[in-house]
Amino acid sequence: MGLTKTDNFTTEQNELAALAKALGHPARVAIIEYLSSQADCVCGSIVDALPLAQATVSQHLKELKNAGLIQGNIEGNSVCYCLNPEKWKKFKLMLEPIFTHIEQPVCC
Amino acid sequence: MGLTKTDNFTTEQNELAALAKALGHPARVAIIEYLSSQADCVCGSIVDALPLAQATVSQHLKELKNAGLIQGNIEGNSVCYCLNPEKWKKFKLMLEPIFTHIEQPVCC
DNA sequence: CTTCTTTATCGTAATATTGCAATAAGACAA
DNA sequence: TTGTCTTATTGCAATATTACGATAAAGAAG
Repeated sequence: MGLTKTDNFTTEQNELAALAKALGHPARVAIIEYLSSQADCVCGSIVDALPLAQATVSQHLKELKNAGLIQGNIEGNSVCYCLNPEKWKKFKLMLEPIFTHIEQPVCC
Repeated sequence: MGLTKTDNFTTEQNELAALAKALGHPARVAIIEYLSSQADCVCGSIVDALPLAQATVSQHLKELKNAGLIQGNIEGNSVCYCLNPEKWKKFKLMLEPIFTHIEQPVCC
């Protein structure tokens, strides 16, 4: 089918999945790492830093923005993208229980 | 195209993306949370706990296993799935720099 | 105004993912 | 052996994703 049965899962599960999915592409990981390095936040710089066409990068930026992981601020002619701390904190918070559980011995 | 240009990104970026992608579906989040709750690790229990057909759950389990996030141990007639601590630690380690950066003020 | 620069969107093609019924494969019991 | 239980795989249809060229939209510069 190709259609995820979103309704059958909790809002939290869908939210965590959406955040993970947004990060689930090397180009988007590269964008996040670039923004995290705080070298520059102008869209054009991101395009130059990635081995993809401008249209493709724009599409990936849109997905990251839709997931809430980044936000874009229009600066005159260009757009400044940066990480959205609130969303990332939420992401971290949702992963925390799993990371914590890992420290304990597993069943098999 | 639909074909990710894996070659143009670093191994680390591809690895992080692969782990995130594996978690990028509510059913797989539900599986991980179920295993994390340590209620039971038998495949059949996971199938019963999810609102999906057995074949579909088996497919999701396969993806999680391929990503290395879980491992399956055959227990006689059934299979016991559990989290793979090493992979989860690696996942956490790769996300750490981003989470840390979030604590600092952003550029815009 | 016109032109340039920058970013977003559209259209399209190729590939990937999701979901399930049906079936296969394996272990166990009798 | 046969039958049952459990999990994996196959085959298919529907939808989603990835990528890029072309083009649109909007502000800056002249």
